[in-house]
Amino acid sequence: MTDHPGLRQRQAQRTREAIQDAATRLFLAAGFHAVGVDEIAAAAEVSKRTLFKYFPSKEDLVIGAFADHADEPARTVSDRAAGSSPLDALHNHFLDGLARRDPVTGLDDRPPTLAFVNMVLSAPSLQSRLLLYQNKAEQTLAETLDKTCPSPVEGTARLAACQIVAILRTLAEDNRRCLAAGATAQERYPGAVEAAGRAFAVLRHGLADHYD
Amino acid sequence: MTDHPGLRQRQAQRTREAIQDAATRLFLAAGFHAVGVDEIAAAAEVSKRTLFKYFPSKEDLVIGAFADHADEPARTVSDRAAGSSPLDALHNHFLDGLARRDPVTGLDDRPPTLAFVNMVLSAPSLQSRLLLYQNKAEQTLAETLDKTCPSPVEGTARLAACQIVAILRTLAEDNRRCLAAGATAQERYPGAVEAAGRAFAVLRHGLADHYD
DNA sequence: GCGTATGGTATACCGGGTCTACTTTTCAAC
DNA sequence: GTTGAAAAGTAGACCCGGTATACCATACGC
Repeated sequence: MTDHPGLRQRQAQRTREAIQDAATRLFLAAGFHAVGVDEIAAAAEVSKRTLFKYFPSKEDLVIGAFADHADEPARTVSDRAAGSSPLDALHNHFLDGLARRDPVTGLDDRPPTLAFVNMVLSAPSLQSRLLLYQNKAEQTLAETLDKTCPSPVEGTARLAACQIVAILRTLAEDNRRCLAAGATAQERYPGAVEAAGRAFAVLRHGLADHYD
Repeated sequence: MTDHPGLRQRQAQRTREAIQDAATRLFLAAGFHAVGVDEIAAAAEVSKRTLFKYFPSKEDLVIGAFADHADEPARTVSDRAAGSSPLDALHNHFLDGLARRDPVTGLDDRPPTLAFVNMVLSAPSLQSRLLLYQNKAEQTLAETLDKTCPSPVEGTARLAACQIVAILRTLAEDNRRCLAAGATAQERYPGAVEAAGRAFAVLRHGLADHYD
């Protein structure tokens, strides 16, 4: 067995990318709702049937990019440096993301990204699909937490995971809200770092100081 | 002006209920996917158009029951007894729900409820819609928290709300998992109370003891 | 080289959801 | 009362996302 990416699979990958690219381009130009799958298939020069072989639904043409990040929190925990705690690792990873203006932190203000985010927010079917992926992120994180820091009490990892994922999502949402209100990523950056610090402090030490 | 629920609105309400009832009955009998909207409309003796006037999508025929509970956490906080904290109120409300075997706590093991839950879990489109409603619950809770316990720091309420809603959802999921594994509500009840206690303790005092 | 699995096409079809145009009925104002 | 606008409802065509059938072509293992 030589190298495995045979000609066949490379061609398949190319068509997949062609479909994805055509879809993204058309969606950004005219909006999710306004573009039909027939149109996308035609632009990518494939049949509708082929399109659905690669992307099981129209929504997946958009969400695919996000789906790749579904296991990011879990990987962050399992790949953490020896001696650092899961919460440290997640906190640092988020701060890194902010510095890199990673789109998952909500702090990417490049016009294409803003347009993409705007498109997702405009279509409820896309939003709900996105939440489904975050649910998956929660499950993989729970498994990883349970593996690396097993607890005698059943369900501890799930409780932690749902809180962590919810916090990450809310932090990103807050940043996007600021950018949508006209701020630049540059302007928001210090506030975003501070908000992340507060959020992880709450995760560590609880809400008792605020709502008890 | 006498009583204002005029004849017209009462009739509208009746047809709405007729549609809802027919849908629930058919879905439970044959499964969400296997029943078409035409079938439901025929069973309720209305036209398809009328059906969609009351329920914007097929999913809404199922989710409607859940949607009514979307603002329950927010109401629990705003209606709490004087002198009790938001977290106390939410904790007690959840314990009440467990004692009453309220379906939102996941501890209702009556066969119709189990069948209903099973149906939702079997259809991804229903699950994602459900998550969308929990997102709404999060927002209304955040607003209420901000009103009753205003914080000087922007975003505190949203951070708290997302954690609280996530915890409530996870507690209910854990209970449903136990019932699905064959336990009765009776058997699960003590464990459910204990799990809720642990979860609210984590909400109050943080994850530092577990993952830091 | 050759059978086969795989990637692809054309086309018809199903089901959810919308649109148009029309009928009936409540309710309020004159 | 009568009348007229608003609302509830119907029928049927229509659009679009997604699937099933049947078939073609070609890379790949032997």
